[in-house]
Amino acid sequence: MSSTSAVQTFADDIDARPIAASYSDSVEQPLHCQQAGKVSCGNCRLSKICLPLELQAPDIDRLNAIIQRGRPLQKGEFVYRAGQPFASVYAVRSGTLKAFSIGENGEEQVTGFYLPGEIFGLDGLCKSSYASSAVALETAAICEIPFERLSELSALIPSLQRTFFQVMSKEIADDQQLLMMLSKNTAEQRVAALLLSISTRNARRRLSSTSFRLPMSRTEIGNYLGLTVETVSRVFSRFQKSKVIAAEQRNVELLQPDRLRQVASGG
Amino acid sequence: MSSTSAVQTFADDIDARPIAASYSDSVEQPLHCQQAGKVSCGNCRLSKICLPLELQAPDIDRLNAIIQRGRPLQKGEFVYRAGQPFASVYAVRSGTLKAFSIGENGEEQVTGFYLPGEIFGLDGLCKSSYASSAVALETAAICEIPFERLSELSALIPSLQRTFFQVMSKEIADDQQLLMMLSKNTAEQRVAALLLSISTRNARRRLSSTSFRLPMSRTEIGNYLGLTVETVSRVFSRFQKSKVIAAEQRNVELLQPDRLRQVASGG
DNA sequence: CCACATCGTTGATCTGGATCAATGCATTGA
DNA sequence: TCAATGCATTGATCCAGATCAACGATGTGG
Repeated sequence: MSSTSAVQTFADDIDARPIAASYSDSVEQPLHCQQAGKVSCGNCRLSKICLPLELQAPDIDRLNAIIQRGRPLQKGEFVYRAGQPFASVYAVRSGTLKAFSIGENGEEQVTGFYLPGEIFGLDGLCKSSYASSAVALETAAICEIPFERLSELSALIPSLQRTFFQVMSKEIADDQQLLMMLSKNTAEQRVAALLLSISTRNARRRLSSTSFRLPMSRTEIGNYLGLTVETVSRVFSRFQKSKVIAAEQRNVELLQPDRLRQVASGG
Repeated sequence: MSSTSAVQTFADDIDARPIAASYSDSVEQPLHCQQAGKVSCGNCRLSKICLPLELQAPDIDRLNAIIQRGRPLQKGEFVYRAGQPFASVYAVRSGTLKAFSIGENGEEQVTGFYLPGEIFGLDGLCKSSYASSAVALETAAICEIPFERLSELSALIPSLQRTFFQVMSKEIADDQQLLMMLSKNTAEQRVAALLLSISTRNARRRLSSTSFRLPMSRTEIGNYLGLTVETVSRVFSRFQKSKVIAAEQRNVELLQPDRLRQVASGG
């Protein structure tokens, strides 16, 4: 999973432009990159988010060499499905994905949303098959990092190994954070926390932290937060009535972010 | 955390005797070990649980060499506190520990219980300080594994690196499992799941899977499951009334484990 | 342009678990 | 031995959010 504050790691490019433009549904050219040519870790705007380590140029190249970049995913396309053999972890380059698993009763449970610069697929490692499925919520570009290769490289580059341990540890800490939220917080606190989480993650990518488009439906939000659609909708309405946010469909503006923080932490 | 199915990893010894004896509160001599002398990974009954990998003897010795074993912890003693600099991960040799963090509102949230053969302290890595505190619920013996040393060793022994990645991945998968449970399940399902989890983890250690002593209080169970003490108590009562379990204080007997499984999965 | 499907909102009612309150039952320690 | 203290059980009441139901908005494809 990855919740209030998301995992941040390997990835490569795109997506660092004013909010209005980011509503676009297609993968755009990395106009802002030094060379508007080939995508690589070396020239990726997200690399500071994605790689919280200081690698030397040759090491970056070695990492870059093992990363595979396919064609963009269409909305609804799967990256992997639960049960498939585990082979790679993934970094989001643009777009948004969700991970979810199916409970014994057949119910879907959303376990995380992944924004550009974030890593997913980490849960597959322990059983050598993915525990959840990952699907694109909108057109998305991702970097595939074959795990075996990453493992080998990690053994050679200590700081990479350490970084990867940190990435996994962060996922654990985030899950525990979310856990705490689901078991103790009210509907308003949960929704506030999610909005703030998206806000923070946008800020990291130099996007507006107060005005953005939610990449997921109300139903998906509810599922993720352990609430029904109706409750989510009502909370949105209440937040609007009290002028804490403005929202029209999936577009949201945080009018009083600090008030929202107050709500999130039980004010 | 570590929930329905717990993280299982490095550790070293003790605790593999009939249930009655396991009620004891003190660290016993490893009578059952080949040599009843020094504790080491090589002669530890838990090693198969704790190290899900096939290491060669010399590698086991190298791992064993970096592991530190101090005096047993008394009930209530802390292993580490939230915020302390991260230095080591730990394996449980005997006894039980709980991990918990304190929310913004000051509320305690139990994030996991750790039984012999299980690893904890993984959440500290990403921020280089522990995100939660760990405390002994009863007299307990643990193995301290300095992370820096483990890291170095991992780079030299590929299967160790892989194992450690797996351990972390398992923690992630378990958290997501728990997450699912907390956001979708009823009180009865949660309590049933916890009982079954303890049962399974006991079975792994060759202890009775149907009759055991819970190492934690009702309050702690409730906190962990996102319920109040009263609700936990009522669920226990209902389970007893329907002859699914028998319980007197912390001693529990699963009379109809399959019925319990049915309940846990929403029957 | 309209038909159909999906998504979101709003209202009315119901309920599982929280909360408040009281009592029982062990363990500790002077 | 008898407080005192902490843990567990049980009952009565309350409420946040689920559930059921109806309807409005969006958008997608023919």
